[in-house]
Amino acid sequence: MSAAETQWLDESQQSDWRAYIVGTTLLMDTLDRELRQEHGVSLGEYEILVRLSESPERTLRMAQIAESMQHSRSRVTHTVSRMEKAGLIRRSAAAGDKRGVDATMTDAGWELLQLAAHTHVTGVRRHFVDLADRDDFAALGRVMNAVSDQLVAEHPDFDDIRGH
Amino acid sequence: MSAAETQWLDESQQSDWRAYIVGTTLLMDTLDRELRQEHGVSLGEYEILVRLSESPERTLRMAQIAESMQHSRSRVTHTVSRMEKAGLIRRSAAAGDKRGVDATMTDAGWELLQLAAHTHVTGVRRHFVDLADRDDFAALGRVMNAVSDQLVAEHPDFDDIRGH
DNA sequence: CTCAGATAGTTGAAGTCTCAACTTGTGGTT
DNA sequence: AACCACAAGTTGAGACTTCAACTATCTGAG
Repeated sequence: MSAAETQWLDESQQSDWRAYIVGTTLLMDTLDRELRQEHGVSLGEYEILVRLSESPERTLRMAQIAESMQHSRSRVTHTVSRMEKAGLIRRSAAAGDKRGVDATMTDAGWELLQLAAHTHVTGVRRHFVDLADRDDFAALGRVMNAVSDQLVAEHPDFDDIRGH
Repeated sequence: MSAAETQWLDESQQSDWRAYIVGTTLLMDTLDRELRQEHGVSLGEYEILVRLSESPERTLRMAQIAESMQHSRSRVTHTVSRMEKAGLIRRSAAAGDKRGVDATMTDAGWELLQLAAHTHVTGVRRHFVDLADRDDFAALGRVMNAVSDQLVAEHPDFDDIRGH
């Protein structure tokens, strides 16, 4: 395969791909910046809070956080340490498995999430969802689901991130 | 605005948004990993090489690189320094403006780009372009162009990244 | 039961990005 | 000519991520 001639993209493919890259870059930077400016959390930290808030006892094992966000365990350790220092998360020994660590959202984390969620969802609407019609979004959803399916099929380790 | 009730996303919007986030995360990680493993460059470094290769004399001012990639000048300084150390880029004083610095792709950079471009385009096809039909991609392109347009209109500093 | 191998999580060093301060050079004003 | 606001780049410190090594615990084959 790698010896074969490269199959370049045609003009419209190239243009759609470029629109995707540029739009995604701008969008993610913007959503991250809005959360940082208004609430002092990054998009990644916000997403950890969301996952905790959706879990029983507002608690998740470190490994579950890592898997659901497709982050390394090490990265989660560092990030959660910072969030713990900031009072958003509390760590405790996991019941049943002495190796395990439970991360639990504190009340302060919950309070912050309420405010940040408003900012985030408003941003997602303003910069993304409200900008095109439903059919186009449905098409985008189909494409991106196909992308995930292909990558998961090829690399089963990715299975965790898909949730539900 | 920030006092108003949050307008949450409905089910299908949430599902399309989630598909977009998950698919994008997996896709970018994969494209980056493929380039690193096969050629030892990150996706960001690769994109700098692409921009240089498309420029007259294979040369660009530092600021132009920064603008076209929506990176800070500082970041470009650091990245180009690394790439210079790796022999992919050469720096020289810009003609006409003594403050300026020209970054020029070396022959080694060009050679690397030839190989890396094959890997990259093949990956983009395999993991993205070849996975859905043209109409869905066109819709995705429309949506992402609308996203860029909205963000640029709101924050004109972003104008640079859009190119063409 | 026991031990090898896997799993959970942490640690610290090295790499990368951000942010603010700084240097140098430019261009317009007076 | 002297000044001053601004632009181009760099620098170094601090923040965040990656990577490999490490500790502790669990599990299952024998």
